Amino acid sequence: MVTITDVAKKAGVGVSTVSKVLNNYEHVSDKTKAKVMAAVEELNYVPNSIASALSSKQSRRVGVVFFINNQRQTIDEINMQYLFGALNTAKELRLELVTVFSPNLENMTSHELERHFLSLRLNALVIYGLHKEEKSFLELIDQEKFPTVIVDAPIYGEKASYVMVDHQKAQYDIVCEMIDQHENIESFLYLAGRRDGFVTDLRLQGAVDASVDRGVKINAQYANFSETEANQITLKYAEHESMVVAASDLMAIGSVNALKELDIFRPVCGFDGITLLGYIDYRILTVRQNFFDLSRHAIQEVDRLLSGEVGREVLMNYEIQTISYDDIIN
Amino acid sequence: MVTITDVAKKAGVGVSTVSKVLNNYEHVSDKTKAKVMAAVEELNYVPNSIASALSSKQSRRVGVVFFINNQRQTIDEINMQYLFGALNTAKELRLELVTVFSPNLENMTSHELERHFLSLRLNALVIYGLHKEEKSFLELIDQEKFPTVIVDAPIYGEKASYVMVDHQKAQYDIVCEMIDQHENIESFLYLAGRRDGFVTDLRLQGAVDASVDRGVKINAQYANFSETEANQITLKYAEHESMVVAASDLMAIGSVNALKELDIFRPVCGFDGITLLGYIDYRILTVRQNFFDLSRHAIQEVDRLLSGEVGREVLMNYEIQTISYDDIIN
DNA sequence: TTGTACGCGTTATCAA
DNA sequence: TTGATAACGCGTACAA
Repeated sequence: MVTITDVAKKAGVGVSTVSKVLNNYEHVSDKTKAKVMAAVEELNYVPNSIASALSSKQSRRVGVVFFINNQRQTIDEINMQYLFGALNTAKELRLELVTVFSPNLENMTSHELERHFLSLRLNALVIYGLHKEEKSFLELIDQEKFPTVIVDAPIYGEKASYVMVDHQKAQYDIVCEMIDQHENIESFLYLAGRRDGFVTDLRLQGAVDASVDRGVKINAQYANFSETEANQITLKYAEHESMVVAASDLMAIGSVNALKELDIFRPVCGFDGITLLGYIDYRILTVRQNFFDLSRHAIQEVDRLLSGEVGREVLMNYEIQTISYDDIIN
Repeated sequence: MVTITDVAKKAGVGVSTVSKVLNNYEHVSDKTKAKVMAAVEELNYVPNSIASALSSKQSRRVGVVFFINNQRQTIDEINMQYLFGALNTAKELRLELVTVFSPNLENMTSHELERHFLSLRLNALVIYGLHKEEKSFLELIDQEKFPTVIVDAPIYGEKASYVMVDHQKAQYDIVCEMIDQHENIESFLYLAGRRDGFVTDLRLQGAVDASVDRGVKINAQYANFSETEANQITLKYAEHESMVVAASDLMAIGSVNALKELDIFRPVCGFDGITLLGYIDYRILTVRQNFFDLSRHAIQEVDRLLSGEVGREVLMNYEIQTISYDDIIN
């Protein structure tokens, strides 16, 4: 293994000079800079980040935590876009990312979580898909042991930021658009997410706001982001409502299949804008989020926190649109 | 930050004794062991893996490299299962995983790749979705600078293993089953993957073998794993063939949609067993692979290589089955 | 502008 | 069975 000492010898300078050159310090003559770089090239020297981290007592390791269930799921698209956006930005910002999946962290207390992340030498966290039942995580965030960015949960503080679209406004907007697009909408069935989801409340509130503003009745039921439950609830209630609003695309699909079974027509809209929508032969309006970009901002935000700045709220854009098979198949 | 020295002081022993206790060395009395553990608990000491790695001159960092294109894709399911399986096993085997996505590595020479991975302090690699055009990677593997496990490409050597199902046999099996299940199959359209894919050749060979053995003509066309191309090729050729065999589920779906457009019936089969199949109202037989398990074996294999053992071939099981909406929606 | 020397937290060697 | 001490490779005061 070639070390900084080897480079220094080869270049005929001291080790600290080499270090200064490599870390772009000022007050180094161009001549010595050139000598050092030549030696680096010649020896194919690669700095030892381990030793560097130990010496400088700082590293830029960020844990990206994904809350997932351990079954196969069609909506992996979202997490994959999150992950891709994160890795992409991390490279630009010279952050080292450690990917963590929630099933490997089950049943840990906040103290155990802290120890675990410390042993991983993490300096900060980015959390995707957090929900209210994750008490240990909420505690950990509250204790502010690590700078943390939360995606899709309105939690922030001195060392914590969140990044998300304005779910309440988005849900409000799409409900209004659905009401305006179709005639004679007197009431609608609202398929909410899971009770312990942070965005569930926000979206539900948006739907209620729209219901009030437009003078259209709302029948809200929790379908737990589940296709099956959305299906069953639709079977039960849809006949007496003139429209179905789902808080996720997957639930919208479940609802559409139920409507087919009932052999009645009701306009249906979803939320998220996943590719799967293109495979359904039914036009579903949805709130399209740019997950890649959302995640990019989350990483930029964690970089901000790491440089000592204070936590804040970051709101992202969304678009209301349909997704068809032709959009997907390009 | 609490260090090993603090623990040593607290326990009234030397630092090396603490180190021995923590690393389960022999020749330590139960009494001192207890003293040390008590101090560890009390101080909430977490070992510094950075310092440990520097001192012991060894770490167990493995890069998991995913070849993906940077567009949204429905088949993220596969990579997600790979990643999940990998992280899961890595934890058990105490390996540290570094997730790498191919778009962040574009246009690098094998030498640049080597430097990049060295700077990441990787000791080994696991590669998913490699194809023949990735010359730099193939070179790097060939140079044996890093122990490497390749998923789904039949490459192995002193320091390289591969893990995959027997694609040739699987393709052979499913073609035979399709021929036996349906009557009067005289010829079939075979939708192959991309020319530069490693598994493409294997699967194609399996299809040809079946064609010969069963005395059924084969019309093989490259559809590049693309739904669109599969669609177009089906439109062009399917009328004169009595069956369609696709080398991926996505291509099978494209083909099914084309057959609908042509308004003719032909049995169609796919390959992989992705969840998306359940959303198509058409019964498609497929080769179901367990991607999670495949990835688990890949990580176990890299652990083997890391402990100095020699590269080998690892073949996994598969099942021939259909996937329906009911299977998915549980 | 350059180089010397110490410290980062741990492991490993070897003497006690 | 224990403990002092020299590495490990790099960053950085501080001296030159």
